[in-house]
Amino acid sequence: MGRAPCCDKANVKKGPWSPEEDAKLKAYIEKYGTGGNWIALPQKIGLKRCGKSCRLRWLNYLRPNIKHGGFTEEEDNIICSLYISIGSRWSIIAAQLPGRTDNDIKNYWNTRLKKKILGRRKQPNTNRFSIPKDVNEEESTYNLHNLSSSALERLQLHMQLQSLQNPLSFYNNPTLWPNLNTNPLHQSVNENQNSTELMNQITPTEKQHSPLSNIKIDEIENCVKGLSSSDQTLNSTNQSNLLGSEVQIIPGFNEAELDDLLNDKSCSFLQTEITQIDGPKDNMGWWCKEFDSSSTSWDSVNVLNQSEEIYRDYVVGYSMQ
DNA sequence: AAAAGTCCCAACCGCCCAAGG
DNA sequence: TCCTTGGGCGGTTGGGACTTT
Repeated sequence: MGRAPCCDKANVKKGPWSPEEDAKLKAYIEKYGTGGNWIALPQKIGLKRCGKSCRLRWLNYLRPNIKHGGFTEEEDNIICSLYISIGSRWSIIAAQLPGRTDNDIKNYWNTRLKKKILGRRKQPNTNRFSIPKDVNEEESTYNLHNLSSSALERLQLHMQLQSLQNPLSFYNNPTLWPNLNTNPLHQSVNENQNSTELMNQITPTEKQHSPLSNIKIDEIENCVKGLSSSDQTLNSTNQSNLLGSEVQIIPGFNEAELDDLLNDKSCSFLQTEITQIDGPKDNMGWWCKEFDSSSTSWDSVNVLNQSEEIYRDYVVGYSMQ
């Protein structure tokens, strides 16, 4: 037996709101407030709507100072930065953009911004996100339902932006790469998108400003696993004897997301930072490996400062085949 | 001109969580 | 401690608007 519905579905109107309904809801809330009970509110007003529907209508459309459309470049940058850091936490992202709703940002990201930044690239055949034509439907469904595309998408986004902002950065400079002879980072950048095409999609402002520099990450640190403050980022970078100073660090990846990446056969190289949870800052290790398709376990990692209680804070480099 | 395809976004669905009894 | 309830959230969908063929 499932959970009881929040309202009588049979006697509730669905679909677009009429101007009359909008006016009723707006007038009531402006006069009396929500009363802390959305479920009871439609009955008080005489609206044949679900309480949740009223809440959504008010929050996303009727409440004062809502902005619709016309996202600025600065807002684009903030959305990108936060998406890279925390993924699809739309309510948190919306909290950083006054007048914007989580629904608006979610729609904007899914329909426009993602395409603008990532472009429309053909996924490689080896990518587990692609489904061969000859596999049966059951397996296709299984694959789709077991994917967490967020982590991969965030890495792709970060790499794309990084290569645009600094052509000499880690991702485009093989001399900065760790000693992995077959690392195909340069190939991945070139294959992913023609650089001229990409540059045409990005405005001059976007070329000048780092997408990671325009947001106070510490304001949302509670939402990001691990610490992402700038001093730790600096420490981490300085301590790397493998990668040099050009490395950009992507915070906030959790175990499951990193495991997803490790198990993704299109991800041929992955490097993460490992820190001891309760240990001092200087007790950090770097983990680096060339992905071997026969190895899908983290057990084979080379941990420089082994610790029983470790977790993986940052992805610092990756490449796609 | 019409059909087909694509884009866009408002709204819904269902899950999770916290509060309170 | 368990159960119920409402609020909040992210994912998904339906359908109108627009574009392409």
